[in-house]
Amino acid sequence: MPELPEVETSRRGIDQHLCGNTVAETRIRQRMLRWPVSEQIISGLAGQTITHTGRRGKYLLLFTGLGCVIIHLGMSGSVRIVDSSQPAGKHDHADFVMSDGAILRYHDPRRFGCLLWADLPVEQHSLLRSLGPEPLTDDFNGCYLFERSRGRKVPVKSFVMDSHVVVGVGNIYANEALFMAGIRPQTLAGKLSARRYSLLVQCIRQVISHAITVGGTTLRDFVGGDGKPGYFQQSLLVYGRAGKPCKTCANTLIEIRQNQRSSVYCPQCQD
DNA sequence: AAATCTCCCTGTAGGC
DNA sequence: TGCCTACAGGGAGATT
Repeated sequence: MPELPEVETSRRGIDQHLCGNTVAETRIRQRMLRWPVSEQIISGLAGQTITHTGRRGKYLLLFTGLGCVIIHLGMSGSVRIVDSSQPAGKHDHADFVMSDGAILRYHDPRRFGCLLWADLPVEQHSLLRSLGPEPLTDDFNGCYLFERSRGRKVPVKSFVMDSHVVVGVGNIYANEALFMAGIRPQTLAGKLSARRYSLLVQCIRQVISHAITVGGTTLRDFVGGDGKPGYFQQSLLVYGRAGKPCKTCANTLIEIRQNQRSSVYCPQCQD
């Protein structure tokens, strides 16, 4: 599934094909995604030139002089550059046909993603306005996370997965980072010390940085055509390993559910 | 304000 | 083999 590293790698992969290029036509085959595809994308994008691309959290951004296309990949979405010889398949919901013939193709089986138009500045769009810091920038640090957590009674896992606190930490990363930091996912956010938040921030940065490195590799295969598997899975320490031995202490990993989401942890290594 | 719940959707895995 | 059900998950929006 597209995590922040894959969104960033997608952006880098499509950027050179789009920048300075003009949209000739949009073809929307399925307009019911998470929200209906914006009318401005369906009928008002042709003729506009894409000046640059960007990313905020897991939102991919395509800028023109008049506004910005906001793309979210949900959990099954992808974008790739194709040419007109490649026929649209099932779940290829949208094509952005560029004036040089390149096509940005949006694919999303589960339709949890979106294609929206926003006025500038896009940071003021309701979807982006209240997002927390990027996990790899300096404003995401131990002090920040500690301060934000004071008085919070949610489990720390829910806390770090809240995009208003920090963006890009999905279920997989949250599980992995908490294991690396030796913190149980159900520990209340408000109860953890500044020291432990400092360690947690380091672990979140590390797991996401690593996934970016590996995610890039995945994406190259992905964009290249055959889609699959993703080397990041090979690095998983706890996620998807419930019932298996902890790689540190060999104790059996336990699975619990927190707000309809699975958490896996080691009762020996995490407290 | 903060916490909790619901829902959007389809491919896949597991049970029979 | 094939059918059926449960489940996975990002995250906004509604509800408590």
